[in-house]
Amino acid sequence: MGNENDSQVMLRSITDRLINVERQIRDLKEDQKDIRAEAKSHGFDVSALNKVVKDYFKSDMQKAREEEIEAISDVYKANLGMLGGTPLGEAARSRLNAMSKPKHAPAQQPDDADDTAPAPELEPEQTINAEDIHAAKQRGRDDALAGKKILDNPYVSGDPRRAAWDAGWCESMDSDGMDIPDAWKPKKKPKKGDEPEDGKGGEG
Amino acid sequence: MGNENDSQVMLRSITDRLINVERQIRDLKEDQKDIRAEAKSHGFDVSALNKVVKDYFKSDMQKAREEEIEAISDVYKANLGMLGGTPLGEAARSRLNAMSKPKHAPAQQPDDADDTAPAPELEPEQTINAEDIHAAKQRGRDDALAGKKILDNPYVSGDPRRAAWDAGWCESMDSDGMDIPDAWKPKKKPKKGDEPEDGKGGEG
Amino acid sequence: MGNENDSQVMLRSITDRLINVERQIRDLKEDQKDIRAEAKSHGFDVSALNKVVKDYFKSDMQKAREEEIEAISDVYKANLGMLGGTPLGEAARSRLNAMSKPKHAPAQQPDDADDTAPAPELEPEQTINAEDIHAAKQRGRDDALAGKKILDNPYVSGDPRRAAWDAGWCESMDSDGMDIPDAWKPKKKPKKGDEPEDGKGGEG
Amino acid sequence: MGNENDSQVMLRSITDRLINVERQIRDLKEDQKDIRAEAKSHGFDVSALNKVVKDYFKSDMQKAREEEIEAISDVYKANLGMLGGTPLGEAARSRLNAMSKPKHAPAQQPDDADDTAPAPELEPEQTINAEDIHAAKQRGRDDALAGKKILDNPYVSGDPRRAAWDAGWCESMDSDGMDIPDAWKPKKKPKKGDEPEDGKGGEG
DNA sequence: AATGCTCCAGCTGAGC
DNA sequence: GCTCAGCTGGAGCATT
Repeated sequence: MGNENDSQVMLRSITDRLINVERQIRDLKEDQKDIRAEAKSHGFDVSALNKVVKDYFKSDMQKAREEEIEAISDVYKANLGMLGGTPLGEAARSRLNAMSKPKHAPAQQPDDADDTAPAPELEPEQTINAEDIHAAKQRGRDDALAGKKILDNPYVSGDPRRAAWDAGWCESMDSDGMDIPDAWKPKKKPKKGDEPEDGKGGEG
Repeated sequence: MGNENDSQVMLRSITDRLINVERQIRDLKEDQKDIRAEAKSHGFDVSALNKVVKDYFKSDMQKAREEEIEAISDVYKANLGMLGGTPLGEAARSRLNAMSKPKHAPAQQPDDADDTAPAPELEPEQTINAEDIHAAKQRGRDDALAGKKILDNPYVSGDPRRAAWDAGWCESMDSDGMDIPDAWKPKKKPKKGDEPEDGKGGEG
Repeated sequence: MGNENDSQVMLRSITDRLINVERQIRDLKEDQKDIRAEAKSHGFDVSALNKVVKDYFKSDMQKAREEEIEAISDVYKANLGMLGGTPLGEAARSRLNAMSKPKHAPAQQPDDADDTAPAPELEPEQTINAEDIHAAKQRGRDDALAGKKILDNPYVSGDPRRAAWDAGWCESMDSDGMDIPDAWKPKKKPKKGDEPEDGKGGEG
Repeated sequence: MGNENDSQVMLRSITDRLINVERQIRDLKEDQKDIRAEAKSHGFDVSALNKVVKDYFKSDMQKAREEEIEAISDVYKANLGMLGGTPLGEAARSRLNAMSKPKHAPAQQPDDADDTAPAPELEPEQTINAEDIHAAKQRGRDDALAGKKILDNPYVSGDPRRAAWDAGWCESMDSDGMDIPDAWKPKKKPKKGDEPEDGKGGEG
């Protein structure tokens, strides 16, 4: 008889605790709203603040995975001609640079670069036409086949030919055949990261 | 009496159309699943593909707003010491460069930079300690007050002092007083953009 | 110079508070997970528990609005022949009973009901065929036109003709013409309700 | 060389198809918006319409699972005294009636009910106080122990004692000891149902 | 245990 | 200015 009503007692215990926790969460969400309203009234960009907080709780693996997605999607866009004049992002560059042995090309010296072209600077008044873009893309393809790395893009930032060269280079990543290039594949999955002990960075 | 049952007829018309549309949507979502499964089986990174598609439908204003959030959150992080060794992103740099007249500083020549220090290169074997970081941050503050621009960061990419200088520079953005700096504020809201007519980019 | 860095201080204050609150919320969500896991391990139905908690925090107005949606959707289904053998729900009945003066019918006595038919009981072995269903629906239409109320459905619960009568009655709600019946329209909007002080009910 | 660029071709095929499907979905969602706006302008309750459509696509198993959750949560509420004057829902009644052999009680005749009390009708002007409620709840407990079924609730709908009797009856469901009553446990899982071939129901 | 799907709520942009 | 619907992101739930 002592264990009578055990499950009723447990039911009450569980629901009480659930309700209690839920109430606290709702209160805290109200607090959040208040803080955000205060921030907004002081002129802060609330979306940016939210991003700061969100990133604060992101684990390194999550960040790494996000960068990988960004990088691979850039490569896809390059191959699809969807970069729309935007060159590859930094994440894509470093990833491609790190992993790709793009071709059957022999190890080459970066110095060999200038045997093809001297150094295509963008002159102040220079106008770039479709033909230039096309040439830059072709040069990207050739350079990739010649063993150049993605970081060897000869065009400066801001030059529309830079994106075209990138696109051409990326295309050639795939040209040796049947299989998906490694740079196109996902690497590994992120794990759920614990809370940062101290995310304040280290400038001490 | 001729208009009898009008609302019933309309009810049926509306529900039939809603059900029909809903059915089509569900079918298309099934198609999506199939395509994604096919892509995955071929080794593609499905998340990256999703990002490509998503970006394809993003309007320019949406993209601009996202970049702005990224930029402002970087500035906030810099001021909070939360960059964690990561220097400002490109979006933040260009934004800060574009909008900030950080101080009451007179127009100065970027060339004046080297009156403070010659050119802090990162030597191969050089080790950076906390003191160096601190000095770099202080230098960032000073440079900002001296009218330097965010793009004048003297440290190269990869140098941990680069982030510290950025952080110091950003701090000084605020030092002239009471109000929120313009660079901290949201600018304007993006409007919902229509579908791209041709997003394939323009390399011809 | 005393107000120097005000916005920086405020930025830190806001982000610290936001991060702190966020951390507490995350901890509480972990607690929720633990409690639910415990409940599940004891054999409780976690979804049902969630519903209990959810309903606990629902305001009366929210509940009323939900009931209204349920009621109106039942009426719509009845008119569309989509009840599929299910009679109107209680909410729909009480709503229809409360608001509808369905027709130009004179005030009548519910007692008049039996002048049409004695009392259609469902006999144990009785089989209902499509013709019976059709007749019941027609009777529902007639009864509605005769001024009967939705609660005057002569068929007992469990009898398939009950749903048909409901459907017929609902159809006639609309037969007098052009406009949407009042019972088809939404009434008013619920407000966000505050937390219940004591929802334990009152059986003393 | 024939299979050169295979993965590029596939990439384009996949993204093109994904974009195409996505575009169709977006168009259909626009259509939905239009239809809903039209419905609203005609006075329909859009939320109720949405519910109609949603229910249309629900499988029988989904509906059954939802009813089960409703039923079990009602039982939980009854045990917690959270029904707040609302008697058990129909789903809960039928579930409890179907599955429960509540106790070690011998098979009894429902007719025995009236040996306890004649027939507690609710008189028009009768006022129910806390004591009555308490007595009704106790009677529910006793009746459960005596082998009465949940459907044997002697109080009529609308009588506040009805809910109290239900609550008492449910309490006794658990009184024989240690383990969770079967009626408290989830039964089985619903499967994802395919689209209904013809959901119009069968009134001929 | 891990993954994917579905649902929900909170947030954002539009409309009166 | 407030309210409302659409949407996106996250969390729960089911599955393998």
